[in-house]
Amino acid sequence: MELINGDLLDFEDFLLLPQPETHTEITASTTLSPVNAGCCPSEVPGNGASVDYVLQTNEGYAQTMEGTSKISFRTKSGVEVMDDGYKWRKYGKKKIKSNPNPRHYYRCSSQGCNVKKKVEREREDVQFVITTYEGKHNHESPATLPICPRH
DNA sequence: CGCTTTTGACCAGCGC
DNA sequence: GCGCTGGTCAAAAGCG
Repeated sequence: MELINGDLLDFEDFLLLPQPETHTEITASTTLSPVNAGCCPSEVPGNGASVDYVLQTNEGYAQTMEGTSKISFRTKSGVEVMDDGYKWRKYGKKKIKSNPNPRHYYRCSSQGCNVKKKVEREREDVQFVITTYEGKHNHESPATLPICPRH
């Protein structure tokens, strides 16, 4: 479990927006207003929010299905796994065809919480990491006080 | 001692 | 129906 300090991350233009259509492409040029955006990723996904949100760093897309929420975003980061306030347990690793880099599968370790997360590095630009959250947490974040090194 | 990580095997869905 | 690909399982090892 690696903690991330702000120096390793380069989050640019964190944006949150209401869940759009079933599958909507979002480009970096899209004009969006930050909604409830936290200073660090620990304040973003899940957290028992009743509304689906999309987190965007540089580029990303949102995908929703009936009853589930799915957010995907790309982050410029030196490490794959960012500390978002929840405890994640890795349960799988897979080399996928579309990407030379392996994809990692995580599940929320809290009992009864079946939120999943997939992490993979970008194909060419290794400094970018694509994270996909799936589902909603049915509990509070274990880190009630998310420590953000920047403040 | 309990929890997490690792890793290959197994399974299911989809396209041809 | 078969093969490919992605997703999950589970046993063993590692770590605090």
